[in-house]
Amino acid sequence: MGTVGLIPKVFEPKKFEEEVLKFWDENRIYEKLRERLRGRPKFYFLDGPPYPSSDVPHIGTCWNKILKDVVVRYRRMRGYYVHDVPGYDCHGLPIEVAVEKKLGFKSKKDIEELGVDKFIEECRKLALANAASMTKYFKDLGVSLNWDRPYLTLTNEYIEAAWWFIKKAHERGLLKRGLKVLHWCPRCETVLADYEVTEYRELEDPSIYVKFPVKGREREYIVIWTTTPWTLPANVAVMVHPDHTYVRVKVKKTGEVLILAKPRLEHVIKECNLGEVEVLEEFPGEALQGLEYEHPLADEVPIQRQIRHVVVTSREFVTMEEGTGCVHTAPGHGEEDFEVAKRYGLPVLCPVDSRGRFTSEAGKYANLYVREANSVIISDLERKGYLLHVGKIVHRYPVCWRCKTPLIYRATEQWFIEITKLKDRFLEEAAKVNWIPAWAGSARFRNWLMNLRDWVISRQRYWGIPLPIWVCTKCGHYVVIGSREELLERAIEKVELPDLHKPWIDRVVLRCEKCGGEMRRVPDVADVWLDSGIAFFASLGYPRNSELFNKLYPVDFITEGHDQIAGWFFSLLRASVIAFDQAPYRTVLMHGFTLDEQGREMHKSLGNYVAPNEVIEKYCREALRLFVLSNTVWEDLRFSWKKVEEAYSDLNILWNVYYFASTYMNLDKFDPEKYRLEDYLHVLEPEDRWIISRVNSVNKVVVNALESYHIHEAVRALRRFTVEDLSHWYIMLIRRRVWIEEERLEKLTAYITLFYVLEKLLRLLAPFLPMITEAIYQRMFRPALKEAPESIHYLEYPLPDEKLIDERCERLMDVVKEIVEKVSALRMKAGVKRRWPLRELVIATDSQEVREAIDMYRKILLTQCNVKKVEVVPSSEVRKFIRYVIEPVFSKIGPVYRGLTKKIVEYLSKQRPEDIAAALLEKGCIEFEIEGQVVRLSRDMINIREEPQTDYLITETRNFKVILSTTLTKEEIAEGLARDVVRRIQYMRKVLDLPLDATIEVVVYGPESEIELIKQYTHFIASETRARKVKFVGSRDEVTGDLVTEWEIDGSKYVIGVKRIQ
RNA sequence: GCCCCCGUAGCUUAGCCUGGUUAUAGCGCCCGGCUGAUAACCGGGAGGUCCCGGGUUCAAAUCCCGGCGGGGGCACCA
Repeated sequence: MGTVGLIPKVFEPKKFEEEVLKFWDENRIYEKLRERLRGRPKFYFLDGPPYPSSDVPHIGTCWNKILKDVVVRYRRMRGYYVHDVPGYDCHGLPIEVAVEKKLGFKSKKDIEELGVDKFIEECRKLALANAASMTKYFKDLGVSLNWDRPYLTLTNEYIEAAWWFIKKAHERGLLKRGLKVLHWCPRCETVLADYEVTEYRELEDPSIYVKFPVKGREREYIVIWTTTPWTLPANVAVMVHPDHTYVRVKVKKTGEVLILAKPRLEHVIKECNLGEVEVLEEFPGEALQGLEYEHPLADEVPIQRQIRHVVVTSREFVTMEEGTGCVHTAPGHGEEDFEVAKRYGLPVLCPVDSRGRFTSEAGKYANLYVREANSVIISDLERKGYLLHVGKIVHRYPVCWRCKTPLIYRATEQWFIEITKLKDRFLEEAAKVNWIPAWAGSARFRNWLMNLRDWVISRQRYWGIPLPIWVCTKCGHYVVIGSREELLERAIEKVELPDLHKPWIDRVVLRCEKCGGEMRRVPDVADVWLDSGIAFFASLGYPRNSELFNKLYPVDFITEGHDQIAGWFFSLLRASVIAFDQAPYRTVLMHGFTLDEQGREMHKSLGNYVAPNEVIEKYCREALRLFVLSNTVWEDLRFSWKKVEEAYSDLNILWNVYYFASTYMNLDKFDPEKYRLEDYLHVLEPEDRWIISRVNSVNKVVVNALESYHIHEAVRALRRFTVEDLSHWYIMLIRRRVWIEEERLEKLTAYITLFYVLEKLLRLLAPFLPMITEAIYQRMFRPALKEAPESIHYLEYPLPDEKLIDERCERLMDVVKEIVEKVSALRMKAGVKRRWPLRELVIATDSQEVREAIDMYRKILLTQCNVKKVEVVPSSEVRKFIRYVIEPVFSKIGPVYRGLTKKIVEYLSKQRPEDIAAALLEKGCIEFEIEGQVVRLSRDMINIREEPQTDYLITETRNFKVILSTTLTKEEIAEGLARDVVRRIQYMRKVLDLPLDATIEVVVYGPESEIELIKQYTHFIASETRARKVKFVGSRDEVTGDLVTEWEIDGSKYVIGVKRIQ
C-alpha cells in the first residue's frame, strides 16, 4: 500500500535539478525511454546544427534547444518514437579563421607553410572540442536529445553523402563550371556567395570623375564617375542609357568638350567646379552607341593596348541618380558589367590575383594591393590630364563576414548548381509546408525564393567537404565521384584513404576515360551551406544505409530562428528538391532572436552578452526554461532579469502547491489508489468540481497549443492555472478542509480532487519543466502509485476528459470571484477587516447566471466574504438600501430667486428628500410657496444623489449590485476577537516550529470586558489551534508556556502563552 | 528602394485573425488587509492620445490606406 510522499519544505531548485540530472544519467533514463518507444509511430525531428565556433552556446541557442526539447518530450509522451539526433555544423570559414587566429596566421601562405594536413587537424580538434563543450551545456539544461551520437558534418560518411548529392545534381544536368564575377575576400582568398555577403562597413573611398578621350577628336571626352579607381585598369567599355538625353558641352575655362547625361550636367558642373559651360549639342544616349574612346591608362597597363573601347547601351544598369550617366564598365570587377560584357561580347579583364594584388597584366601597378593602388592611379590620371575631379565619399561597403576585410569583385572560374531552373518547384514545395507562423512561409520564405540566384558551391579553402570533381589535366574533361568505393576503383594508384578531407584526397589521381590523361581533383571545397542542407539524409547515413532514411523521410519538424529563412530552411529545401524533387520537411517553426534588455542583438563584443551560466547561477535552469518558453515563439526575445525572476517566483509557487498537498496527504497517510475519482464525483464540493473542470480545460488548451506548436500559449495557460486557479484560489478554499483532524468526507474529497489535479498538472508540465516535475514525481508520486514507472517522462501526456469539463461551473466561479473582490473592497471602505464577520450580504441582480452562481457556491461566499447570510434579490430592490440626498444648486437658483434663496434652501432641508426626489424625477419640477411667493424649482436646480442607507455599503458591476451590511454588534465583535486570538496562536505555533499535528495548551490574558466576550468561543479557539486546553487568566504574570508573546489586538494589550503537550 | 515583424500604463505585456459592455495582466510605487503551503497572497489607489493621420462602419486597439518609430531580411552602392 502506498502513500503520498513528503517533499522538502524549502525550495532549492538548483539542488533538485542537479539531483535529477544525476538521476537521469545514472539510471540511463533517456536511453531506456528510447527502448520503450521503439516500434511506435515515427516522429522525425531534425536538429539544425549549431556552429561550434565557441565552447559556450549563445543564450539564443539555448532557447532554440529548449523549444526543441519541449517538442520532442511532448511527442514521446504522446507515444511517438522520436528520431532526435542533434548535430554540429563542423566545417567552414569560422573554424578556419579561429584556428588561423590561434596560430597567428595572416594568409593562405601561412597555412601552406604549416602544412594543410596539420591545419586540417587543428580545425578538426577545435570543432570537436567546442562541440563537446556545447553538448555539456545543452545536457545541463535538460535538453533530451541523443547526445551520445550527434551527427557531425566532418565524418567520412557525411562527406560521402555530400558527394552523392553533388553527383546527383550533375546527373540532373544542373552542375556547371564557368566564369563568374563574385565577391571575393582577398584575405581568406576565396569566393563568397551573395548570401554570404551580409556585413557592410562605412568606408571612405575616393570619388573621382575621369575623362576618357574620344578617339579621333581633339580635347573631347566622355566623363565617367567611379569610387573604385583600381577597377579602371580593367575597363573595357562605357555604358550609357539609350533613351535619356545626353549633351556635348564646352567648358569655357578650359575649352574642353565633355560628353555626359543632361540630367547630371548641373550636378557635375557643381561637383567638379567647371564654371561656365556651353551646351553644343543634345541627343539621345542611343546616338553614342559604338563611339570609341582611348583608355586613359593605356600607357601604364599593357593589356589595355590590345582592346577596342566602345560605348554600349543599357537600360537596366544606367541610372540618372548619381554619377554622369556614363558608366565605367569593368566586366572583371562587377556583376552588371559582366552581364553587359556577355551581351556585347566584350572582353573580361581581371588583372587582380587572389590576394587582391595586381598581376603583371596590370603593368605599372603589378603587385600593388588594389585599395593601395587607388592613389597611384589617381595621380597618374591627374598627371596625364584625364582627371576632372577628385573627392571623397563615405559609403557602405561590403566586408568579409569572418575577417572584416573589404571585399572586391573578381571574375573567377567556379562550380555552381543552376537552381534558378528549379524555382517553380521550390515555390510549389514550399507552399505545401506547414509554416508557423503562416507568414514565415507565405511572405518571408516565398519572397526569398522569388529572388533566387544560382548556387556557387565551390570555395577556395581547406576545411570543408572536398568537391568530388576530377578534371583531366590534358583535355579538360571532368567526372563527378559519388562515393569512396567509386573513387578508389578509378584511382590510378591504390592509396590508403582513412580521411576524405584535404590534403589527402588531393593525392588521388584518376585516369581520363576520354584521352587517357591524368585527372586531378579541383582544389575547392564545398560551400558550408551544402553541409547542413543535406542533413536530412546525410545525418541518417544515407545513401550508404538507406533503411533509416526510407523509414523516416520526410522530416516532421524543424525549428530555427528567422535568420534561417535564407539559411537552413532554404538550403534544406534546395538540397531536397535537387535530390528528391520534394520538400524535406512537413512543419517549420520559425522562432525569434534573443536580444538584450534594450532590444539590441547580444554580442560579446557589445558587452551586453548574458551567458546561460550566469542565469543558472543566479536563479536556476528551470527558471531560464520557463522564461524563454513564455515568450511568443516567433517574436524576438528580450532578455530580462526581471522576467527570469518572475519565472523563478512562479516555480516557487508551484513547489509550494505540491509541498502543501504532500504535507497533509503524507500526515494522513493518504493512499490515492484506494479511491477512484469517479466514485466520489457525486459527493465533491462545488470548488472541487470547478478545479477538476479547470484542469481539463487547461489540458485542452495546452494540447491544442502544442499540436499547433504555439508553445508559449501552452506555457502561459499552465502558469496562469498554477498560480491563479490552483494556488491563489483553490488551495485557499480548501485549507480549512485539510486542517480538519478527524477523518471526514470533505477532507477525503479534497485529497482525492487535489491528487487528481496535481498528478495531471505534473504530467502537463513535464515537457516544459522536466527537472522540477521529475523531482516532485520521485518524492511525492512514485511512492504513492504501485505501477509508477521509473521516471515521469515515461508517463503518457494527459488528454482532456471532456466529461469533466463544465463550462458553466467555471463561468459561475468567475462571478463568485468578482463578488468576493467587491466585498473585500467594501470592507476596506468600511474599515472592517476580513476576520470580523458581518451580518448580511445582499446581491441585487436580474441575471439568472449570477443567481445560479450564488446558489452553487454559497458556502464559498459565506466563508470568503465572512458573512452570516447571503441573499439574492431582484435588482429593483436595491432601493430598499438606498436613500436620496438632494443638494440645491446655488448657481442656478440664485440668479432666479435672489434674496429668497436662503429661505428656499431652508425649506428644502425640512422636507423628506425621497419626496422631493420622487417629484422631481416624475414631474421634472417642484412647486411650493414661500412667504406668499410661488417657487418653482426645475430638475437642474437640484442635484439628486443616491446614497446607501446607514450601515450599508453598495457597489456595482455590470451584472449585479453588491450590498454589504456593516453593522457590528457584540456578537460579531466577539467572533472577530476570537479569530484574532486564533490567528496569534497559529502564528506562535509557527514560530515554535511545531509539527502540524502537535497539540498545545493556551493561556490568554486580556482586557476584562473583551475576555468576557471571547469566552463563549473557547471551544472554537481550542479546535482551530489544536489546543487541549484554553485558559483565561486575570493577570499577565499568570501567563506561562514555551512561548509567551504580547500582542495588540484592536488597540488593547493581550498576552498569550503556548505550551506544547507531549 | 522592396519585403516581413513589432509599436497598448514608468517597465514588460494580453487582446488584433473573427470589430461590440467599463482595454488585460505582471513588475514597481502608496495605503489597507489576509496567512499553520508560501521569501506567497488579496483589496484599494495613482498611472493610458491602445505610435500618428485618414477611411470603412451604427460601432475601430482590432479591418483598409498613408505616414512615423524600432527590429530584421533582401536588393543596390558605376
